[in-house]
Amino acid sequence: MEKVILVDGNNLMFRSYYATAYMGNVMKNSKGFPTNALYGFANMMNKILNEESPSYILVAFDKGKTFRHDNYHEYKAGRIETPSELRQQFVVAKEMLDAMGIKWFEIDGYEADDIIGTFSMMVTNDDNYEGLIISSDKDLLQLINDKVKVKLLKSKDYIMMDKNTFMQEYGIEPSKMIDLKGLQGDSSDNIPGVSGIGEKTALKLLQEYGSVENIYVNLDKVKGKLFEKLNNGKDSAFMSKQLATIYKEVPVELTIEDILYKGPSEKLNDIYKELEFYSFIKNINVKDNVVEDVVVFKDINEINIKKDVAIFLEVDNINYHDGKVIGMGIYNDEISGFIPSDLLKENPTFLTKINKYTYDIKKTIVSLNKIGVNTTNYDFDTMIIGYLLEMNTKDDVSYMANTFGYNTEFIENLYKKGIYNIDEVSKEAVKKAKFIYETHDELLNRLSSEDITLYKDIELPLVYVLTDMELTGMKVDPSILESMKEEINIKIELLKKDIYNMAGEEFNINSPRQLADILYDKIGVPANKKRTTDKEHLSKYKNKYPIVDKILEYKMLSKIYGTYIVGLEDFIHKDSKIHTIFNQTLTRTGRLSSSYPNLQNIPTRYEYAKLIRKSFVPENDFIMSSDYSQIELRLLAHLSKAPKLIEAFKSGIDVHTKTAMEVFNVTKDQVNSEMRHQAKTVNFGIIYGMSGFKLSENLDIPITEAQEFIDKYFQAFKGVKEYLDKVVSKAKEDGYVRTMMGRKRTIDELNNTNYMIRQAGERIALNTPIQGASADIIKKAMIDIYKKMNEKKLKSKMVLQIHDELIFDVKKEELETLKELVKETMENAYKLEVPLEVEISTGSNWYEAK
DNA sequence: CGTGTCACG
DNA sequence: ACGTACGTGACACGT
Repeated sequence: MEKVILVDGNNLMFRSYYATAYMGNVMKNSKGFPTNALYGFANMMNKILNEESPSYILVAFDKGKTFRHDNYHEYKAGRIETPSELRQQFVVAKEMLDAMGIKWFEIDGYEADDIIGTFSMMVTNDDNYEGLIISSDKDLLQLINDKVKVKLLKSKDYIMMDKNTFMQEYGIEPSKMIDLKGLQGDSSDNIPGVSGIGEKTALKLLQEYGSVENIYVNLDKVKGKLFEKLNNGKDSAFMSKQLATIYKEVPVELTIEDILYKGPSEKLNDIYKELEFYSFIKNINVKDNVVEDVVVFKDINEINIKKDVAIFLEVDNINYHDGKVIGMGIYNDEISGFIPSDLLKENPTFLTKINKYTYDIKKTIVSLNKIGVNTTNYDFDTMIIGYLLEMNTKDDVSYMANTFGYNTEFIENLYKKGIYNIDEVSKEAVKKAKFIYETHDELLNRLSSEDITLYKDIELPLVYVLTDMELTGMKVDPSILESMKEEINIKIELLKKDIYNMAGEEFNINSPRQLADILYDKIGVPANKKRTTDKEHLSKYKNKYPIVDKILEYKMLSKIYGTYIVGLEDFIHKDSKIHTIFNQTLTRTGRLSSSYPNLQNIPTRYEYAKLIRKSFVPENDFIMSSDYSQIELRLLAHLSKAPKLIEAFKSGIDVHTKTAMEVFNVTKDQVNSEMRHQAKTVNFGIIYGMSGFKLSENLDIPITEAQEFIDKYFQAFKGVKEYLDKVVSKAKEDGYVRTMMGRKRTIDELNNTNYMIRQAGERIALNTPIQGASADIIKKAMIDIYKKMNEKKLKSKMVLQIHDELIFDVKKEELETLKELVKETMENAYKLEVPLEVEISTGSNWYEAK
């Protein structure tokens, strides 16, 4: 018998769409066309073809309102409209099926179910065929018989349902599924059934009486409540059964022979390419991304590179400060080779002489430096350009390479716990170099059509600044961490004992679940709606419940212990330094981020935790910290041109005090610390697009009062609201925002159907030009400072950037020079309508330098 | 591997 | 009725 596959196309597309449409964010190709449903759909179709090797296959779709709507207007009522992002994908799904050589069918007035029902009858009535239906919709189970099975899709796998398994599970014949639906109803299709009857009762009735009709013939045998329910729901039961019945005589004018599986045509490749489904292309044709004839160099004299070359350095760890260099893939139109690590150590000349393209210049220079190899002459960084073009540039090149059709292995698959296959690694390395080489022109073109100055003037020069900072690192005195560790250990043990005593039992304080149970159920501390156990909520019950005080202290200490003592110790290298990685291509605003470890969130707000900073000591003589004062508010003044705000910054008055004067209608002398604090919160809130609700929560005042503050702020600083509104409306028009220096951020959220997500999009739109401009400015300052320090041949080093702050490790005799140089350079990094001000402080360690 | 929490600007 | 301020990274828990 030949196998006939009947696929519920609507069902597959909806499943795929909703499975991946998190928070309304949908996977798209680079042209912005949504592809998430198609990806899942294509994946599933390929799987079916592989697993079932069908002779005949049909994909059925819904079309138009069905006869069921005519009979019952409420049919499928309450369903939300198909999102346009899904509707668009249906069109392509059908083109894809054509290219796959799979017949699809739809007919006005019928659902996919009815088409499947019709074909399953053809299968049933012809001894030459057996049928398999594919869907996650249980309705289709009614079509099961001796010759037709259903592959019922679950979230991850599936259940194969044939007549036997169905009867085992339900205890009735598959054809009685419609009677079950008649009684039980189906909320997803808005089929009412009999009110008050669920699956259990319905099955019991059907096992006894066989069908809806027969139940009502024997209704007098049913007693009590159940009788009443059935009696009241009689009409509904019959109608529901009818609605649930799949129609098996759709005028399809097709025969089984018309749905013969023909196999894919060339066009399928084009469709996959358009959708950027490169992993599927691999299944059809792997020719375009294999590398052949990789030369593995054995002798330094074999390496003879004469022109621009793409290189990719294989390091076995994302944290390259801690990784092992395996070797380097090189590629241009003359050479395709791999240089093992040992040969690199002999310093082949091209590393300093030939122009090189790579993905992540910083990683390459740092990693080679660690094995004693000096390398220069880079002018192209695929990672940085990808970032500026808003592509998927994570720390691993493979994310970006794969979107270009170069299917390279991800680092975690290539190196498993330090184990790797050198043949595989060398091939992958060359493939990555090939990707870098072959996309060079295209990426440069794309960047030029956008704006290349950000790349040339900021990001690329910054690479070398950050490289130097990472290599320099920050010196740490482990004995200071060690003594804190001992002290905290003792304190934590005592606190634990106290907490267990007060709770009357031992439990895991670090587990939010367990902590909530103890606090809210056992002790009786008032919980909030979500029963969170965070500091913010618990602080309200300080001094009221002694256990809360202890827990807050415990939380603080265990954070310091885990993240800032044990956590940092793991990253101290043999040179007694911590070398972080500055991620230059991660944030959506243009800021840097720091990892392994994160040195941008070392404690500073609370005195005890701040002591951690004492362990960061200079390699030279002093730690110097220089930070921009209120750079984001100054940028707001500059961008909005609000006269009062500009005036405030020009006059040099403290901006929070000025805000308090305006909002509270008082003179400078009347502003007290509480008023200043409230004004400060308002100031930051404005930059983030804060609502009256959140402000009221933050300041613990009524919403109306909070809203008044905001209104008064906008009245006082005329121009700010107008500016922010303009940014948002422009962003809605364009779909993106830009910073002063041209950095672009597309904001998909602005067009989301979900109100909350749209609102979030608006806040992103108004915040990004400010946060992003601030990031651009400090980057510019870093480049200028680095250049001047080199010109002056200073021995002091820039070691850290924390968004609006730079940290230096300073030689005593250079202190005054550097102070002046840094202040001057930062303040003049970019010309604004208001002055930029920088504050500098120094000390014998990081703690003292503040 | 996602969630809660907390550290920073 | 809902949820509510932008941008990050690390650790611990629990499924």
